[in-house]
Amino acid sequence: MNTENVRVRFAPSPTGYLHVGGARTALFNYLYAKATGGKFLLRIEDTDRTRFQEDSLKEIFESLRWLGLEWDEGPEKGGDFGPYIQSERLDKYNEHAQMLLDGGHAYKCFCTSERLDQVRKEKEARKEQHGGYDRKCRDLSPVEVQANIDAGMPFVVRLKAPLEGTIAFEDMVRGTIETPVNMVDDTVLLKTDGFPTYHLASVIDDHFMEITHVMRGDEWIASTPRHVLLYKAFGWEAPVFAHLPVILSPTGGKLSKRKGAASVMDYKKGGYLPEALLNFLSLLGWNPGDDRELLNIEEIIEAFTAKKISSKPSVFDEQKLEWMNGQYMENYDPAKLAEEVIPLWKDRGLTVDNVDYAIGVIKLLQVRSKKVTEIAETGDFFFADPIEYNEKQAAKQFTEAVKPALEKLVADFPSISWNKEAIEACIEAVAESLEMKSGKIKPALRLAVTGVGGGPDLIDMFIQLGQDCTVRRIKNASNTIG
RNA sequence: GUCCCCAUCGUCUAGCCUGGCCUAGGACACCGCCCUUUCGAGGCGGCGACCGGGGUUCGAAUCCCCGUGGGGACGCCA
Repeated sequence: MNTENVRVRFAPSPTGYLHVGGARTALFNYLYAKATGGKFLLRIEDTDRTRFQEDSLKEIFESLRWLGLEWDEGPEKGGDFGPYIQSERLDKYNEHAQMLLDGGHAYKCFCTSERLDQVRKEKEARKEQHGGYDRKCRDLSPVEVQANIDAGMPFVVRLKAPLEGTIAFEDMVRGTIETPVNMVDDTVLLKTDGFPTYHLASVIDDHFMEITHVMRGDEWIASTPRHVLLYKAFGWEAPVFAHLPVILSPTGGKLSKRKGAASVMDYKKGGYLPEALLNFLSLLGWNPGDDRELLNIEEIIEAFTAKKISSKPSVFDEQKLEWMNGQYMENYDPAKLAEEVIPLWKDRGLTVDNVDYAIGVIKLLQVRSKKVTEIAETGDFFFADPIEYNEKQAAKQFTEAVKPALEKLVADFPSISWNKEAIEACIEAVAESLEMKSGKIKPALRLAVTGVGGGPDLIDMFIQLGQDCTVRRIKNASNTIG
């Protein structure tokens, strides 16, 4: 697809969990890197000390790895372009802010946040065109600046944005985007605390980390002109931009915690498989160019091109995810499933001491379960005899007419060999001897063995439960009749 | 409010760039039938969309303009 050395990055800020929107952004970056033979980097944008959350990093790493999105360079991984954590790169930002100052592309601003709030409020009250800084300090004389500094006034460094003209950039998914420059205000680049803002830090890092393509959420479109200005001021070549459409909640608006489970780990807990979530996410705003929907990661990488990325936002359809998960469940490695399911069974108070037996159960249930949690919720009777029977079902199935059949099976089952053909034959023989249809007694057997209505194939369950257990349960059920 | 982005079934989308092959294709969900001892799966079928208005053209879902609707940005947050 691309012969140049593609380098892309996912750059979350450690302010909380990784939500599915972020995961989708990470995924597209990952896919682009893999499809072009490039590198996928992870960079932590922790320049806001007030929003920093200690556990966040761990959660982000865990989420990405669970999905299989391992980074080529980044924290815990290393690489030649580190450090990959912005709080460890402060010198670089300061140095470059100074360069901007020296070159006349930036200036020191001494306005307090109180004054800024005031200005904002006044503008709002006057319903002025748009917000933004009023540029009060833009033209302070060197003498005034020095005086303020000597007076110990804290300052920020602001971008000296041009006053007229337009700024245009090419977006890989949308084409040319042009903005009148009066919409770009004199953004803060360096905060009073000496930390850079996103705008400064990301531009510097993307340059020095030799990022070739910036794929990020489209909430950044409006800020991109600033970034273009910064690249120009530094005399650097800007990377190619690709702004990904947002993911919306089914109720409208941006997907968030308030509107259903939005974190990747919530989906794990909810019983979803990483492969399914990944597949589903890949189809939100992208398609392989044909009718395929079930694609594994290799197939997605193989088919991935930026050209097929859509520019319109999409709604996160949980029902479709569920269906897709069910598709993956069907053929999933039961041993892997067991690792997830056994703890869940234990949580329900079940005794699960035989892994092979548990795997046998999972094989029976996985084809009819949409989520991992569903296996856990519907398999109780494989580990404990039913204590009671579904009332409605019992009234219908446990009749005087079937009692003799159950008794006869209790008598005959112990002596047959325990395989599908023999069991089936035995049931048929009993039915015939009593001049009944086997279709009449099978539902009763199902109820006897499970205590509930649905479930896997009857005989498969018998074999899984074992001869003794099956006979015992039928006998117990038979005793409740009459 | 200003600027930017977006607009095909309820939802994800194909088609749009390079107008005619589109009486608009697929998938989820929903409904019906078949299969089945049950549930699920599966098979078959049904319902269901080009936001509106103008243009351009022999011809527009596809190109242009204007509306309308939705989203985003306007922070010493990212």
